[in-house]
Amino acid sequence: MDVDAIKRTLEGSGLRCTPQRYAVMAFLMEHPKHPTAAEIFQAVNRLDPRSSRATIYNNLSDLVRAGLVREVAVEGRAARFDAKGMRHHHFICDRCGNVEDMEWYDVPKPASGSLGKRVLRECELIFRGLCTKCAPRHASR
Amino acid sequence: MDVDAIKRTLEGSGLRCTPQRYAVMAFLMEHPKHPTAAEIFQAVNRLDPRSSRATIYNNLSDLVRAGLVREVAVEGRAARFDAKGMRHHHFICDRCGNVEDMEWYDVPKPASGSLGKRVLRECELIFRGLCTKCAPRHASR
DNA sequence: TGAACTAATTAGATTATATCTAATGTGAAA
DNA sequence: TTTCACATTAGATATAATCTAATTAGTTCA
Repeated sequence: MDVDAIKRTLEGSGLRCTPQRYAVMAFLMEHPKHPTAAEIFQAVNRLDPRSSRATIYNNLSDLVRAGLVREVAVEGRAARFDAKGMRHHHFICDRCGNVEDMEWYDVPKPASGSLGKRVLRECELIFRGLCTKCAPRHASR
Repeated sequence: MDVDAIKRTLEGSGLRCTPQRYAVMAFLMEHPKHPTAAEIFQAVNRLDPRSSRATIYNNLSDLVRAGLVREVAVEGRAARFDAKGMRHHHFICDRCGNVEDMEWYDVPKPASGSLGKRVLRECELIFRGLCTKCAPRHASR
């Protein structure tokens, strides 16, 4: 993924391509491992320019609002972030909280009767269990 | 739901029926509105006996561990709790964060090939959008 | 160009949420 | 009873995220 492509992606969503915002977006695209805000903060600050914590959070929320990034809430843990590429679902590990991508399935839509006056934006499928690292240790919990 | 039924439910899961634990479980069963820990804390303390914050969290995590209660993480907000009754999915409001129940649909299971060594425990479907209260105000955001 | 405006960034304070600690209380079983 | 594991407590602490007020950078357009 080259610099201009990221720049165009940001600007296509009405976001200025600042060095800090670029760094956040590029990191998310290059590391599809669903990092936390703290991990992104550390990672982008290993390079220049330095970003403050507030900037990381500001930019993440701009990117989420623009629909370029997804925020994944995990019970009892910091939120994870995920550049939206191909459609996919998530697997969340009960033990370590890590989030992994799962292939996409079409999801059953609720009957419009059961939606009432609600406005549906999206459906998301979450698989839960033990990830590859944690499964072998299952017994030792 | 009478006292003995809750008592039996707790003890059937290996949990002592203490007044505080009973109060948390009874509140969740009587108020299927997915309250936060803070809301549960306030509500059960309107009655006797008083519970400390730590007790609320301890009991919630005992109940979750026992499989009697579900914790629902919501991005940017406090977790919600939900006594597991009939199987159902959730609708989470983008605007106010409230969680509502949706009817149950069978969910597509991943092919075992795509699971690898992961151990699947459950699949959960989350619908997102605007709830009945927030939908009319959509434009005014 | 450069004045004026708007968006973005910053360090650090603050808030919100949840967990931990160490002391105390409680109930069941021997 | 005595004992022991479980449960509860107040308050301290930890963690995650947001806010504040000042500053900097980028854009617009006269």
